[in-house]
Amino acid sequence: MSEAANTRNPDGTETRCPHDYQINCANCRLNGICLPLALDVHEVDQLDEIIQRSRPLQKGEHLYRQDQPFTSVFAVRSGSVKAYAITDSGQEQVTGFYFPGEIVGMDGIAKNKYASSARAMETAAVCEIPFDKLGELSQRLPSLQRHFFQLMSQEIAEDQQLLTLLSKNTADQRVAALMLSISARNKRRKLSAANFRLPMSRTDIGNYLGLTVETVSRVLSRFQKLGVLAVDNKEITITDAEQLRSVADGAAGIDGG
Amino acid sequence: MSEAANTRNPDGTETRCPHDYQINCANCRLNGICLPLALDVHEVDQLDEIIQRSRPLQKGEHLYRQDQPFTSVFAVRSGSVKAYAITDSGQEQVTGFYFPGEIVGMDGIAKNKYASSARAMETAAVCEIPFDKLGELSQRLPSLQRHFFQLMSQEIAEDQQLLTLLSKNTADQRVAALMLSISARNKRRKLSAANFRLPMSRTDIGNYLGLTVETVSRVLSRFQKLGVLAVDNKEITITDAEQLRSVADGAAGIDGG
DNA sequence: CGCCTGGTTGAGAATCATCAACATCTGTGG
DNA sequence: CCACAGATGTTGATGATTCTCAACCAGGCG
Repeated sequence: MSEAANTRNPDGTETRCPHDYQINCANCRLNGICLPLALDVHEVDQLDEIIQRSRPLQKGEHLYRQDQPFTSVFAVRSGSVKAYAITDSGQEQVTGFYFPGEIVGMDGIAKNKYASSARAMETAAVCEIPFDKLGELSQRLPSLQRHFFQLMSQEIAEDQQLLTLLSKNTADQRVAALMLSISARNKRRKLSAANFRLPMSRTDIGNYLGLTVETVSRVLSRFQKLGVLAVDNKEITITDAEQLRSVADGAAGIDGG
Repeated sequence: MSEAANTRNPDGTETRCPHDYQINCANCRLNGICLPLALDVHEVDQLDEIIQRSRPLQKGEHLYRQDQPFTSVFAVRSGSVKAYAITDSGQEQVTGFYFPGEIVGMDGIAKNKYASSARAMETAAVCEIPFDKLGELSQRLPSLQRHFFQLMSQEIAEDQQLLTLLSKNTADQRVAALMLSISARNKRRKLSAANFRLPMSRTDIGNYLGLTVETVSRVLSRFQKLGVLAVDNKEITITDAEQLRSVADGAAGIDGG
């Protein structure tokens, strides 16, 4: 099972190499996700000019750290990123997982310093977008301004969905919802919705979902036993998407008893 | 205890009557919260012109409803507002409480329809800010654009703090944190940080914090027994702010021996 | 006055966390 | 290629926190 590496590219979703420094917004395969195509060619070029593409980040490297001065937001180009905050009482809280085409760092705008840290969960390439320049450009490109308002609003709406998940749902529902979320985001990038590799550890999943590692592990085992998922380490195959959805929606009939 | 209505104005924070239609941003006592004073007089006037001030809303009236076309964000001028979403499975999730000076409705921008509903928890006055006009104005006023980016970022950061609360904290910590949050927001409006009236029901508190009504009630009773709070119905007095903070931060020593 | 909504309190049950042991994977160095 | 160590993941037994169900109390309104 663990050799099914052929159906997707573990490093990203690009036809061109995602580590190519010369890639630009116009030819980036992710631009339908990252910028929902409201810009014309000339405008995209202007955006392109302010974006900085650095060398790929190694697993564990930081994009930015909590409390550092806010300068940029980042678009994930390949690989994956986790955002996490250390609370006053010193505990870590994973606040999000970010995949290619998604934007991370928007929580830093308010206070002009990052409210969380972001680090690569695997080798990753990112586009750094200096926010002051983005602001200036948005002054001239109404659709870009609108787009960024939308991106931020989307993050708000998603966080509020997550709130509901944590506030109302059982461990089974939370894990099911995360699997479906990752599946949907994979699909959006034209990858398999049924089969993917989790870039994060069980610990991170538990932290994100407000569960312990043990509970995450148990839930995944149970899902496997019930034929909803096939779990091989970090390799996940959704074997019964409909039932997975019904679990996530709270159809209680998955007590295995 | 319940007659201590003299120290604050239950309807809002205005020196002028908050229901006055003629109030404007320049003379609004909340403008330090709502717009962190980055605009000059002339610019405030321009903002003022696009803002619609309607009659006050009665308790229970809606500002907007989930799935309606998105048109405006709303600044609370007096009273208080709750935002809530109905999930696919039909359950209600309270996503936020909004007090004078705060902005609600920003979750609607992404999909061009409101992701939640908002209703007045008591008689309330709001400023309706049509978003298309706000966008246009932001094109011309860089500091306004920046301000709105900041407001949205703040909402993201706050939601993520709430995520941590729901994901990691006990019932005691959650309730303590909410009391402290309301206290701080009261203080920001130059009202008592120690004494306030909760505009929302226990049910709403529980819903928001991911707890049952019974648990909220028990926690408040326990806090009262421990001398941290005085609870008289919806009237709350913080009698030991320091201990309340230490509970919220997870100092476990509040087991009542 | 009685009904209805909202709030409090109690007893038992369920979910998930904790603690502990063990298994597996990864990478390193021989 | 194998052996080993540390990190990561799984499984089991037990217990605590919170939910559920139920009774009861208080206040507002017809």
